Amino acid sequence: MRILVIEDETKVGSFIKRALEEESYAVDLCEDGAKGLELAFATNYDLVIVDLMVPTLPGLEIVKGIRQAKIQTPILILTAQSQVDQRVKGLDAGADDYLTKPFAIDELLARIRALLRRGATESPGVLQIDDLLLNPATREVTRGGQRIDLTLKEYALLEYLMRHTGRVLTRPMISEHVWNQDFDTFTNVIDVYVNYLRNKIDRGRVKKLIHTVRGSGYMLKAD
Amino acid sequence: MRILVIEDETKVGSFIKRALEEESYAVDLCEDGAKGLELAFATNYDLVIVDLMVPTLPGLEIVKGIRQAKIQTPILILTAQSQVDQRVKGLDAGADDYLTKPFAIDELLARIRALLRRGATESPGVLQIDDLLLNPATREVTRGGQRIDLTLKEYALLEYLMRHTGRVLTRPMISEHVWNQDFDTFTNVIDVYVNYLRNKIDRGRVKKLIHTVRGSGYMLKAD
DNA sequence: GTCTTCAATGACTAGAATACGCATGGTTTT
DNA sequence: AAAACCATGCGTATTCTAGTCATTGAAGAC
Repeated sequence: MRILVIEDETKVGSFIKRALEEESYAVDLCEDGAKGLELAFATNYDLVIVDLMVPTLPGLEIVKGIRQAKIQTPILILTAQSQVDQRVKGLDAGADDYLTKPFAIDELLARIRALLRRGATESPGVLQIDDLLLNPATREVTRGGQRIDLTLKEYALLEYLMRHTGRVLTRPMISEHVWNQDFDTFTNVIDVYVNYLRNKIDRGRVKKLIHTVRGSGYMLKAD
Repeated sequence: MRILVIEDETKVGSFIKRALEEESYAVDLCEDGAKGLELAFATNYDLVIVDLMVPTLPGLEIVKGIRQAKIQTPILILTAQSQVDQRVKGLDAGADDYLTKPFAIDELLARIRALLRRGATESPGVLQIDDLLLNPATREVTRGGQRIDLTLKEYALLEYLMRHTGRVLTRPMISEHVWNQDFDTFTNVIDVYVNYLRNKIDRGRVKKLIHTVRGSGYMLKAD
């Protein structure tokens, strides 16, 4: 899950970034409104967080811009206390939720989960394929009841795969959602991590869940 | 499931009531603090929601009153944005969770579900993991029957951890709840205090309770 | 049609670079 | 003096790079 954060207060921004990364989201931080909008156009984010008071381009315009481009990514706006009326305009412009600064980081995380859940195939509290279970709330992964320890990146990759079970996921798609903007396209990190995951999830099992689709990418499915 | 809502803003109150009733909870709405406390004594609710700013009796006193009566009903407090420190006091007084106004109704519902779920299996009052006991009322901590002296910060940290056993707690979450500081702290105070706690709680024991989740944060659990 | 060859693609591994967390000791505050 | 906090250096888990090895499937030879 890759998230764009448009926030000019360096402290707040890097705090948010850190917090999100610890939740295994891939995060791009941008302190400039115009650049932020460009990024939103260029990358297929899963969520965009915008501070309404951001230099070079008002946050409201960013929201409008994104929606005019028919991009349906959930947008969460951050407003200062004084801008109560702004947030209504923000929602009108197409934002999905708002948060007033200062806010508790737990609350931000909860809203993000809610927004991401909504956008996806509705229900999931825990994701499941066959006997493989992943709980986004606790970041706990089990297969056949047995706990599986994953590193942050491994987890992020698996979550992305599980959220798109049965679909072929190309390498560019994977890198776009699991890694952030300083990802180097000309490496084989993805292959390496798929291999790591296989070792932890499929190795020694009869039913393999991770399949490679030659020439395209990878796919997670039970059959 | 019967829920008591103590909230004096009529609009907010009836909004909550409607929403909860649509979820098929039974709801009693009360706009007065003192009466609310009486109701809480008289009726065996499954959950109590208290706005901290409520007339005739401060919300904080309601929470304390309920807990002093040894009523273990989960309590969720509502605070205005400006009362950040209040919510900490609220949790100290025995509340189980908080929500900052204004909030999304979905979130309220989610928290309620979480609290009811938790309440089903656990019985607060004293917190316990394995042979580690913490009594919020007396601030007494023991492990294997042996008293453990903690400083204020150490205690606050441990209580936070114990109130969220089995969940990964990121540093931002911890710093927010235990240090009450928003958006700074690029130091390693948290690590240091976790280390202090480990020395007093896990050092020399076979069963470690404090676990670090590399890249994310810390977690308290028995297994 | 079958077999061989070969280039493209992916699997796997070892180890380098990096980031992370831990411990410790010093400094400031209470 | 005790508690709270800060800063450093060290060991190590994680991430990534770079290379070799295995597999696949298509083109050409027979």
